[in-house]
Amino acid sequence: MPVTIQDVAREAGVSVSTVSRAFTVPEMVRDETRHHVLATAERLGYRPNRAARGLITGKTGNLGVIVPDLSNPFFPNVLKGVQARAREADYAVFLADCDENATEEIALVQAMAKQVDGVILCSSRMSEAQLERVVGTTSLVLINRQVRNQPAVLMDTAGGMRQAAEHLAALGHRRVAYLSGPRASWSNRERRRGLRRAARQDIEVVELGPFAPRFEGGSHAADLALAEGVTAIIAYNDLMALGVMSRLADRGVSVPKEMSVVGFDDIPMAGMATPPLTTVSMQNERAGRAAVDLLVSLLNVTGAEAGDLRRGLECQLIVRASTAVPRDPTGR
Amino acid sequence: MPVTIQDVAREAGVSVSTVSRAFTVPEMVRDETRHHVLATAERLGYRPNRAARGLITGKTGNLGVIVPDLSNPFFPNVLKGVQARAREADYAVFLADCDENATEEIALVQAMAKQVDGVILCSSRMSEAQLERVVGTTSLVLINRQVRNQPAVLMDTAGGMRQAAEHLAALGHRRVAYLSGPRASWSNRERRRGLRRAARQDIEVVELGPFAPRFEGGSHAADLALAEGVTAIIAYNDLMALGVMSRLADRGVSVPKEMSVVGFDDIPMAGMATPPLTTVSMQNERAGRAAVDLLVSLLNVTGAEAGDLRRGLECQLIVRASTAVPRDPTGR
DNA sequence: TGAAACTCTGCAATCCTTTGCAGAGCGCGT
DNA sequence: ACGCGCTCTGCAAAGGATTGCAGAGTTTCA
Repeated sequence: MPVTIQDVAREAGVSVSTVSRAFTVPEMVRDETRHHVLATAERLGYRPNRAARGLITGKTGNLGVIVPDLSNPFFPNVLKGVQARAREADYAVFLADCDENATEEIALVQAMAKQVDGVILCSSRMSEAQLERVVGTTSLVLINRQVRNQPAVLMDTAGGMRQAAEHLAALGHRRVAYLSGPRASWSNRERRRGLRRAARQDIEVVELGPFAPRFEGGSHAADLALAEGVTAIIAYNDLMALGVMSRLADRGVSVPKEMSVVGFDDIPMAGMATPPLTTVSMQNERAGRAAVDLLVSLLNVTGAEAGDLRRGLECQLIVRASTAVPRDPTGR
Repeated sequence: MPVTIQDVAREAGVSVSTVSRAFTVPEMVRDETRHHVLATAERLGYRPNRAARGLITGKTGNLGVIVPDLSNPFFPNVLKGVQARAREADYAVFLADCDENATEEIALVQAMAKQVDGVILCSSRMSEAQLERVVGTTSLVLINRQVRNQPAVLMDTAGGMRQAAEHLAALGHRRVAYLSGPRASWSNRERRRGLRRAARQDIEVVELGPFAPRFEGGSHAADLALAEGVTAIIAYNDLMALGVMSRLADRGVSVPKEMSVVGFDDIPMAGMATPPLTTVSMQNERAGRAAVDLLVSLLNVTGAEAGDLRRGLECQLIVRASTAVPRDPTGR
């Protein structure tokens, strides 16, 4: 029932080759004929079958994106960027959620491989070795993961942490707690690294955790941080920061008067919390777009000269109301 | 470079037909041969090319899902359900975000049509007429949208509203505000309907709005509700409810002592607010799974007898700490 | 022993496009 | 009038898989 190139050819009174060329190499067919063909196609509602085209060109016009967990508020926004940019570049996108599971992730890459021109891996859960192995299955672009000279878009989370540390230092904080996220996570390592480096000079960092990178993890961590006598807390992510604030409120500790709190991610909720949370914003949607750009340019390159394989994205501290000058800079 | 069915055939010393059958109609090839073929395929890392298969079978093994806005926390969860169930049924899923734009949505359906066996439309932004028109382009399943006898999975939001109303009535509230969402939205109409019906007996509902279905819309609405002298507020969704609570806190109105607040959606943030928000939970992930089930069964049906084209999903009131007995049941 | 009845495998057509190659038609110079 | 060079179009193969049909081989039974 769907209309094929043959239908158009017959209706327009030309051969299929001509119809095909009218679409793919317009300058090769006479203006008059081309207009006629295109008009007929339009009238019949013809749209080339991408699968059939892919069979012969070797390009599918699709790309895949794999995320660890859709219900993590971090990912939908990068997905949105991927989606938007892909559509602009006339690619369709396959989505898969690997449920935080590396094995599943590998399976998904392999399942997708034949149907896509390339895959974007968001915060891959694979080990270094596993990643090395799937490289070559298809073109790969990583987001927030660094391995060998794989193409990647990396958020400068270390820089974000530096901004957070400088902000607290400028306010007069001297002893702050870092609430660590999952040990194995690349993001967590980067954040710790950025913080430690920035802190060296004038801030003492006491590191706690790891905690679950969720609201409950934050509630849990809050008490520990309180016992450490710090004046400020930097959480691995906003969810934890929110948990911290909630627990502090329960214990009657006022934020930011008695304790400053900084999050990371700038999830939509951050600005709506009481008090609105100071946090580091990461341009997720931009990251998604950048990944697509990178992938597409990779696909259009002849092979040899690859150009720049890395894209960096700045993070930005958003100062809201959860941070302030400490009452007693040395802790209570 | 990718390994094709021919490679397997050559390597296994059989014809391509046999290899094909070993995969698609195993009982048709002798056990011994089949094992040999399958083993060879495994060894070579062969995976059938779905596009090529689709060309001849007419089935692609893909389905599409279109959402209005990925950054709306409602959708990622249904997406997660779609994704998970699709994978179980061995379908890959195309994702698209139409940016709240009906025209774009239509274009996306058409662009997908050739590449998928069916499309799931989440809370479609199309008008009735537009929807009628795209029906037939491909198999369609709607989520939270009702039109003619199109297959759909519908959340019983009206029922959820009833629960909320009963809850407030039981606490002793007699006059409550409903903060309306977008007028054109099917969900909003359903929620109003459910509330009005449930309220008839013992609650007076004053309807305000429409407001933007976001945090800011809630802040805006809070003052108006306060002026109406109600003892409880039901918001179109959680985002608004959170905005209401934030604004009430600013104005020194204590929740739930002086004002009860009920949300809708049960977004992750709801339970983390202060106080934790009483809200209606909608099984988004289940909805996603149900939509896939419906679509798949639709595809496997011969054509004539279609069976049950509707799936209903119950909503459930989650009572947390933002609702309580009113100080003065008649308002202040 | 021979024929019938199966079971299994291979041939070749088919799905929808793209594309190399060759041919048709035309204009132009000689 | 002829041939050359263009431009444009058509033929047919190719791409990876499925499937109807027919043939090869084996078993069963008379």
